Amino acid sequence: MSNAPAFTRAEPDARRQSLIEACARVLARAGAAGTSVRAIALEAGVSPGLVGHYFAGIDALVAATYGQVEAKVSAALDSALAQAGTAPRARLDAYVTASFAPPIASGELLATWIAFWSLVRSRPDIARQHDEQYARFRARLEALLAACGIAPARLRHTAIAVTALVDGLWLELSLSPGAFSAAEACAIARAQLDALISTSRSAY
Amino acid sequence: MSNAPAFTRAEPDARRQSLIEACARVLARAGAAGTSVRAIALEAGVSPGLVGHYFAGIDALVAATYGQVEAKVSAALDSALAQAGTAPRARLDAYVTASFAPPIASGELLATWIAFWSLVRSRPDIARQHDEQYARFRARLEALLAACGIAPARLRHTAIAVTALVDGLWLELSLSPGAFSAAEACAIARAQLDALISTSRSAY
DNA sequence: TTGCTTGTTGGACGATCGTATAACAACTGT
DNA sequence: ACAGTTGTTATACGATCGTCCAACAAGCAA
Repeated sequence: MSNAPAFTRAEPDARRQSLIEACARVLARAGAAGTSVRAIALEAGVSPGLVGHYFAGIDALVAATYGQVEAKVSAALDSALAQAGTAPRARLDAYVTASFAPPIASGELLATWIAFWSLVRSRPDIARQHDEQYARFRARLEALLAACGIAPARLRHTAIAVTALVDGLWLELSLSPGAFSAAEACAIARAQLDALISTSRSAY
Repeated sequence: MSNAPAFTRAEPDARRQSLIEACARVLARAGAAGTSVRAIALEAGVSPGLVGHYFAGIDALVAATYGQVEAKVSAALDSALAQAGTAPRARLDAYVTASFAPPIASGELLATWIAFWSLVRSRPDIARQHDEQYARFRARLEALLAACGIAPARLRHTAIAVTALVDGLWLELSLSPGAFSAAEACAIARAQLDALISTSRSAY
């Protein structure tokens, strides 16, 4: 039997990354209540004390985990947009479709979002992180909508509406998978986009 | 100084209710992480052991608290509908307006929702409670939409869309109060309703 | 009054929490 | 080869967690 290396030194960034991924797995498996320093360290195959060596506390680790989830979601959306070509409406549809497909629509991500949300109201720094990430998402969506001919005066409200719609559908889809399917969510969101775009064109 | 009665016996329903309200206050003040049996008992002015006497555990108490929040929201919506008269579109507007006004749009409710959501994935009984409450909301909305002339074939998808939109706006409004105002959320939702209704009329 | 039921208390119990810390192992530069 | 730096371990500590339980107080029936 080969001796398991009880002590392996990893590159700081890699170790940090592995802790974040372990945190995401524990959150997905045990929920926010079952996510502790010890559980994360066990999942990462690491001593409990090491978590405190890389993160100020469990909250900071959760925030970092959320930040990486957001980065992965952002990358998945960018990839979908890159494959969608240049037609504005096709790009918008690709954005919506990707929002309800893996890896974004994975129910395992829900626990990470919820754990992060539970910190927003009591931690100003985490509230700021949320504001920034929300602003980034909305700015990207505004660009897509502008290309589709949404009037500048309506851009802000339309982007808020579409973001809320997608978030609400994604949340309900994750909480009650039986209520409607991902394909339905996608169709609903596209229908809403149709209505928004045609309204904007006729009104202005 | 009057002596505080160290031992007061309350009617079971009233005591149960006071524990639920104390739970809601603690959730609003300290978040899900700071909500413990002891904190709730202290808030209710009661001994810690009494919580176990009325609820199987902290999860059951959170679920009961969520159930009461949902009942209050439902009552607020019914009240708004009752004041809106009989015009279908006015009733729909009243529904949306009430969704972004106190007591529904109170940021203090967010912690209760999040604490409840964090239990949905791991507790089948709580998942069922969520499914039922979501179905009730959607059924009510379907009735309002049907009165506005939404085609039956589109009723289900439209109700899902409006619910998701309102939920998404409400969530973002609670998490990032600076991103947009309640009045904006209301205007956005109404504009979406306009688009949905006109689309439905023209398409069928 | 007397006895019985039950809401209520207050503390004990073991488990687990986050954090701090001393000892140790691996790498780096000399 | 050797010393210094630092990632890593293992454990200990106090605090807090959820739950349990024997004792007590209040209301009700007889």
